[in-house]
Amino acid sequence: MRGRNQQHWQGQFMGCGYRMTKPREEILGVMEKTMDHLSAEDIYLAVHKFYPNIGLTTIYRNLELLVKMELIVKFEFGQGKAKYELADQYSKKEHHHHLVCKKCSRIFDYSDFMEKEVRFLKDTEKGLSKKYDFQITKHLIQFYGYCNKCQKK
Amino acid sequence: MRGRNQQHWQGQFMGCGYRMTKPREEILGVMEKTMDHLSAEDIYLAVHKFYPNIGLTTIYRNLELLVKMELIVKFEFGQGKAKYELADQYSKKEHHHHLVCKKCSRIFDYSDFMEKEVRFLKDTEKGLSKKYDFQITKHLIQFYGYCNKCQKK
DNA sequence: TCCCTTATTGGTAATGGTTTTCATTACTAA
DNA sequence: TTAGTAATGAAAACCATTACCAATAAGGGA
Ligand SMILES: [Mn+2]
Ligand SMILES: [Mn+2]
Ligand SMILES: [Zn+2]
Ligand SMILES: [Zn+2]
Repeated sequence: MRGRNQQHWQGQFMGCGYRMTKPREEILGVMEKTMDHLSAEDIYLAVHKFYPNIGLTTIYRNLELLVKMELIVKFEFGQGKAKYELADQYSKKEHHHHLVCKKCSRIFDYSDFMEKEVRFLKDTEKGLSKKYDFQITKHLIQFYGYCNKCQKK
Repeated sequence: MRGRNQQHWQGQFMGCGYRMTKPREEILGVMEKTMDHLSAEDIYLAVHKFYPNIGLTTIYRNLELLVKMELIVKFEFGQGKAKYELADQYSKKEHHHHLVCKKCSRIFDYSDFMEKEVRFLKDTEKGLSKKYDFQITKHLIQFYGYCNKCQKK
């Protein structure tokens, strides 16, 4: 998958009646190159460097579209602005959850314990959707606290 | 605990060098009487009914304080506005997690599977804090999807 | 290749939840 | 009382996100 994404994106867009545009290409380019969790503004600034005409509105609009197409994922970490990263299947990272530092606001990915977490989540989701007749589409697990650098030891 | 909270709140405030004021009393009063997850504005409107001079600013300021004092808990459900509920130990509800309907935005509490979840969380937290040297203070588990009324069957 | 249709863009203004500012009021301890 | 400080409320500021709208450009057909 890696490296052949350009054509893949193209196909995804066309297949849904959308067009492959420069802004979209650049946004996905930025997201492919980073390991970080980027805000709309982060992405705007990064794209702006080699495509100075980009508008912030366009960033927001396309992030929304990309989320809908499930090419990227949106996260709210309670920091006032949303952050985005490439969906698991297009990312260098594996499926993971997050640690959030309440002091420096950094986000840490972890993939450990995933087998266990996934099993646990499956079970819980099954139990819940049955008992509450609730059709679950997504789960959210985050741990908040203080990172290595920010804790008073 | 139930019913004797008024004095308890008083004690909490005094003990921290704060004062027990009418707005604080009313805010806690509203939160004690509901089973819902209230936004700042919800609380403002409720308090406003029998204390019309209350200012929205005062609501926000006190919610922040109450969160710091751990009398209430703040949640972000990705709905643009924060919601609050009484902390477990002061609430009629037991420790619980949330189901969030993406259509009607309602929040559902569930306490089932808690023993299992709590055990799972303890384990995970222990593993994570060791491996990442991350001091965990709080976890967040939410399931998103469509409630009974909102799913297309 | 050139057109035509319409998806897409970018600038600007608006929105809406939350925070700041500041002058006024209410407690509390001496 | 009085001084010192906590707390309040109104209004303005903040700031991420959205709505609006005229201008542009992608891509299918001729
Ligand atoms: Mn991540
Ligand atoms: Mn709840
Ligand atoms: Zn940190
Ligand atoms: Zn619903």
